Amino acid sequence: MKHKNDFKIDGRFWFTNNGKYFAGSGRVELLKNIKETGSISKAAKVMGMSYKAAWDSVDVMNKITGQSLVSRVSGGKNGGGSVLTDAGIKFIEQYDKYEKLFEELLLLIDENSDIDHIKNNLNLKTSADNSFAATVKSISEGAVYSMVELSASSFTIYASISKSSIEKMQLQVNDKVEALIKSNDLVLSMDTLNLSCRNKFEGTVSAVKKGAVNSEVYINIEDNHKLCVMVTNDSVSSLNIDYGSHVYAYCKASSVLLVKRV
Amino acid sequence: MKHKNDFKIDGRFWFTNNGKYFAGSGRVELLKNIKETGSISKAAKVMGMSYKAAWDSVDVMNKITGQSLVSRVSGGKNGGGSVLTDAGIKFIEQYDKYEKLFEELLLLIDENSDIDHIKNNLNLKTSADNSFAATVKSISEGAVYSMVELSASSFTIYASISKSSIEKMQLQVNDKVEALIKSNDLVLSMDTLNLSCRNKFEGTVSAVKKGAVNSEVYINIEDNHKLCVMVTNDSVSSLNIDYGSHVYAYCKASSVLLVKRV
DNA sequence: TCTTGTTATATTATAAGTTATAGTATAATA
DNA sequence: TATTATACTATAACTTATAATATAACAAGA
Repeated sequence: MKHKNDFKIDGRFWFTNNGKYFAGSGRVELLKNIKETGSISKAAKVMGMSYKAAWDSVDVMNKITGQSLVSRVSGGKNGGGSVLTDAGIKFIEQYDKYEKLFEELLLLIDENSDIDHIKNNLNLKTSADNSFAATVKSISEGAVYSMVELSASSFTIYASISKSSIEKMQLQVNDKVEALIKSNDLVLSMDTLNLSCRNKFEGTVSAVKKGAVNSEVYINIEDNHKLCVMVTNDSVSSLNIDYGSHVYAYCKASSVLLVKRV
Repeated sequence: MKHKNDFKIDGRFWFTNNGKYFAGSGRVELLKNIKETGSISKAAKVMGMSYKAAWDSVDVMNKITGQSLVSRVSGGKNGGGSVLTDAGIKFIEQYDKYEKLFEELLLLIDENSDIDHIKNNLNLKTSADNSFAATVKSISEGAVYSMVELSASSFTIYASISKSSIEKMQLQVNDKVEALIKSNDLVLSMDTLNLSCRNKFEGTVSAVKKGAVNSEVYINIEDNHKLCVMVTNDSVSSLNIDYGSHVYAYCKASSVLLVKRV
């Protein structure tokens, strides 16, 4: 029996200043707590940190940068206290922004490890279950439709696009595009067939998610790409599709939709 | 004078297996050294690591995954030794790929710190002949597919989207999306029919562009919207489609693709 | 002037983790 | 059967990181 490995990628990030560690998630959390409580000692207690560790962190951050992030007062009304400076508040906001982006990118890596694809999907999400970052290799013009040949890492993908769309997109050779394929526009087969479909993908099944009528079949294809194919449950059983099965996925050129960022 | 802060972003990544730490840069370096030296102890020495730490790492990795990455032999020709299995070699290759990608991502984050700027200047062109700016009105979840009800000016458009796509898009009610429909996913009729298609548009033909086999039929529908439908020339003549004809265009919910800007 | 609660600093104590060391097990080989 | 160089295991010694403790400085307020 094959062992099912549920590998995922995880990561952390932090800011450095002249190569030296400045602040990561822990110190930012501390800063947030100082902002809330108005005191280093209280902030430390809230997050189960020793006072010394907290004080040292604040001191390092204040010293590393010219303008300090935390303004500290000892003695006075309630014995003193600490508040964030404007720079400190700004830093937290900046960190949060970066954190969100970082998490988004980690998710994208898991999904499809292609830097162009990740760039394309950074602030764009589509309902297409499959998408490839691709480059236009050639455009063969027809009367109404044009055949666009795309290169996506090691694959060649064909897209049949109406001429008016090509004009509207101002599509040209070497353009970078995202090729979208809906999961139910793909057809599965266990053998290599002589179909009229222009697009063919080869791979092994990595998962089958069964629904009431249909099943989503996930396929690992070349270059760490995944493919999601929607198949009826009948087909799953009749074709005997299971984890590890070697399969072919076909798709008409007219089912491929292109998106280009200008 | 403003202090010049040379802030940069740095980070690490690693693989987890069922949420538990599996391997990061250190363990991969160890694997590479084992591959080179053919021994755990030599590999540890090369990188200034204690033997126990090295052995423990290897042991954990071997135990976490079913198929071990390192094959160890004690006793024998030269007292024994360790070699990477095929899975181990493959893992290293995979890690290297991800490492390169991760570094690119960190650069991307550094460059794109001003995400809002990019978002606002984002212009998108698609090969879909028809697109509608729409708002999500409701999402009816099914086992595999969900039906998304969209409101585009005075139209209601239905899109059938796989549940996984909805999760990926984090699609929610009131989200602003673009609904794309390819011209050859639309079907024309002169009469109002009882089709299983969820989407129906009504309008008058404003132009017919004839090709060798197919024709593009342009239709003026409500709210100054245009629709482009791809029809065979045979249909054009048999249905007697011409400028001014009053027609209906149908389209399955599963043919509608959604794009969301984040 | 004494109280207060905090910042600030140094010192000590403790815990956690790592390394060094020593020793056992192993199987091919001379 | 002794040799060999490694894998493997256990434990003591050490190092590092963290926590706890003690104590001074501080400035407003009673």
